[in-house]
Amino acid sequence: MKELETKYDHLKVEEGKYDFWLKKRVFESGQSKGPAYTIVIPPPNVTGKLHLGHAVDTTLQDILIRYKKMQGFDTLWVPGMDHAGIATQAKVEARLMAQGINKYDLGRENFLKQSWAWKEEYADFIHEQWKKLGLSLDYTKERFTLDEGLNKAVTHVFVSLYNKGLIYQGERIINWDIKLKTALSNIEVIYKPSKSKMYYFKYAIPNSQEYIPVATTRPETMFADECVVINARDPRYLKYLNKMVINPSNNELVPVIADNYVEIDFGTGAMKCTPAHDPNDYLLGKKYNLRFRKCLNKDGTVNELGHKYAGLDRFVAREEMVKDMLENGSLIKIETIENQVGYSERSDTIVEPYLSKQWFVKMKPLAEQVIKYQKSNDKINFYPARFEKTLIQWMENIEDWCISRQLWWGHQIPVWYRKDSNKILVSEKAPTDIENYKQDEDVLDTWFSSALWPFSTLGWPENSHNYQKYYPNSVLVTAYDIIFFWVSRMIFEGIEFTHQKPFNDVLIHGLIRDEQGRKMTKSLGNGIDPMDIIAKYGADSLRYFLISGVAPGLDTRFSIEKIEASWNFINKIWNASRYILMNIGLEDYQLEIDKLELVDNWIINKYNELVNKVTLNLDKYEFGLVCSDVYSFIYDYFCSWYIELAKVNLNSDNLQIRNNSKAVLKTLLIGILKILHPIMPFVTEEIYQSLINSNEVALVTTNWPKEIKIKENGNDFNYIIDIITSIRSFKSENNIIPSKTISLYIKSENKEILKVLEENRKFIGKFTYAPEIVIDKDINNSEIGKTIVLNNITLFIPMTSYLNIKEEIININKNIDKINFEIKRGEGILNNKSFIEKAPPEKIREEKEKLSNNKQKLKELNETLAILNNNS
RNA sequence: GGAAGUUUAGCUCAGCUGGGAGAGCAACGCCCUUACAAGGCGUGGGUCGUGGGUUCGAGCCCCUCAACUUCCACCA
Repeated sequence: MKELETKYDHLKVEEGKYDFWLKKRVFESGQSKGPAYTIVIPPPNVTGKLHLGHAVDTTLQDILIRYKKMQGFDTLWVPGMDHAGIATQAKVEARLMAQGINKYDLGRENFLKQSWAWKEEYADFIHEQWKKLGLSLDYTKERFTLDEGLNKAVTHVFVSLYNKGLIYQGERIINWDIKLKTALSNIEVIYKPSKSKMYYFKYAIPNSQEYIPVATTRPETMFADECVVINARDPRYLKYLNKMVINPSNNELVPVIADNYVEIDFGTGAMKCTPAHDPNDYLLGKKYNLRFRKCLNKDGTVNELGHKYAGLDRFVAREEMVKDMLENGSLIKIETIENQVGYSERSDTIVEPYLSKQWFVKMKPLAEQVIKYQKSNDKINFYPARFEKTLIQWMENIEDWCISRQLWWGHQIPVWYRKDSNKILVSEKAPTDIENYKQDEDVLDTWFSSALWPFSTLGWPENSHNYQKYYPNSVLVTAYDIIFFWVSRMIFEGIEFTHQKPFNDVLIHGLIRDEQGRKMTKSLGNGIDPMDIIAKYGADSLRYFLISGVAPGLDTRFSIEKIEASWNFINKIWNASRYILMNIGLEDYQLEIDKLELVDNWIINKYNELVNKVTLNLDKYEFGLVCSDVYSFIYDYFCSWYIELAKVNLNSDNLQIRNNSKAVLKTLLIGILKILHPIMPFVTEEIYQSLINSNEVALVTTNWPKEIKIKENGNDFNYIIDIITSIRSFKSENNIIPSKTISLYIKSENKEILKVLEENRKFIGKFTYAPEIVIDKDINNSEIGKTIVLNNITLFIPMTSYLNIKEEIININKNIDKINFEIKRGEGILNNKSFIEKAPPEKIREEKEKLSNNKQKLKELNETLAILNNNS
């Protein structure tokens, strides 16, 4: 027989468990005849290790998968990782740079080899971490966003969208990363509040002292100015309309035009227009047919338009030209302002709005489909529901999606340009006469492939078995910060290409913040490695911590105390199990429903309530509620009460009673282990295997617990608990040590209750240290003692020596006041016609019962008071 | 500028469709009771951000204001 160690040792418990599950192949799909239940993991980037955010996200998914598997579903949890184009390329470049290698010297092919090597390396880290977390992933179905199958899906989608006119190539202002030399989508730009300088320049009227003042934060773009724009209703500048002014940076003459876009009250009321370097100016350029001249190179240096500043970095050039213009008098002033400056998410350099030829997805038609779909009965359900609004708002305000990236690491765009003409070929297959073509060198935005993740991982666009069986996904689990980037894109691609929603539900969770409530970021260095927590407290503690006390969609604050509390809770379960194993061993006891005692029915009833609540709340994704229900059942009812009470029965002379207790303890423990298994898989597995003395059966392959049918609900046992609790309080409050023996008289006017008391006398005696209990004896009126009035029961402890009669009279009077107040309240409510008419009958019945209890209590208290008064 | 969230015990947070406020940690008192002292038993502590409203009844629903947080969009 396998015994449990005296203390919970998470290292020993978790050692080898995952390998056991893998060996048993319990995570592989297709083993159940039940309906499919599918989750695809949000693929982590292969740029680094998993953080606590991944830990919450995957824990939630693992709970769902294990729970559904125990319920008989054919579960599939698809693992995978994201190639994370820009992020990975930036890391690989940096690593090469550290070795003194330039990627251009290396060449595209060799660079990709390096990138794949990087991917393998980081995939190993991530696999190791998934293992430590205990995730029930089906590795036979693992995918990568850059694998061959996904490439097929990606090219298929690109070509289809192109043929439908939803992908186009265009020259537009995009966010340009001068360091990585690639376009970025809007969401790859991080805006940070900064102190910037606002420069005011004179755009002079030729042969005059007059000028139009114009402000800019980016003077280096002035070399490409095409005009000055004013508002036609602005009296200050109207006289200059259609005249020419001198651009002070290069002395070019530019026209003054008018457009309502310019606000009279803002700034100087006049703005310079640089169509190739600013998105709003670009629109004006289109509107007025301006030239789109660029004055910056792709690396952020000034080009030949900058004349003497050509070749200087944009910011160096800025300093220089400002200095020069200060000297020649065209600089009016410099103000320091607070504004938002866009930085590249990956290279952390200031993003340059830049005119460039890129590929775009036309978003309007796709977004409208999503909005329409969410108005249908078949809509995707968001948990919590409010996040649907975030999606819809994003869809309503969406702009075209720039999908081309000037990178090597990614899906190369399936477009071929004919060398001898300007014809292009957009095709899933390379042209046969490839020597006459050159493929577009750019790759697609990473999100272009991750947007297909829910179905591409299942074999789409082939109509494969997996796709048929496991699509759509049951639920998508992710944090709220990724709804825009990812969730919305999966939805419109899913609807467009699979003609159905990609997942039935979307479960949104919050972020893990540090102990001070700050976001965990690299720059703050306040990140916590989940692996460190697992080493110290175990994966089970971490997992329990991550979901307990958390409301859906809200952030969690990291707390080492709470992780310790989680560990303590597991230790409690461990010890309870150890006790049960010690007393029952491996003997098999059948639960004989007909022969159970009240106490057994009482705990089974509580257990049944637990099973029902937990099942309901898991289906509602209310993991926080699951934790609190499980915790209070195990801690309060099962450990503090039932196990302690069972100690009496386990020592009983009566074989039946002993067997009842053993059977209930063992049955409920197994039930508890099953309920807890999805949350804390390792320790429950360990205890379960000890309990059945076999390491052959994995707990996750057993059935989810159901209610145990019992003959009565055992609620009358609450009288016993009330009595014990009140005696304990009495002793504690009166500085009587708990083990001090007392005499105890109990009376009640209810015959049924008296019967219950009689039958459970052994428990009362043991826990109140009352060797002799007198039930329903007329209490001698002259006797002095402590009277405790409970619902339907009055306790009396004859204890002259311990009792200060005067104080006791004061106490009882206080009590009487309280009860009178309660009676008044109850009568008030019950005399309220509206209440009687409108309140649910259940509530009315409750209030009536309370009132009659209170009246009875008052009567008892008054009698007690009379006796004390007679003796004082 | 637009949107969302948060405000409950000393701290960190639960509180599901409105029916007399809960947990963990901390504090205090007692207890080495043979599963557990990383424990047990017990106690104290909240006018649920403000001001109104709806209702027989509001922490929960509606409105006002305040503070904090986040997201989106940003004007030269």
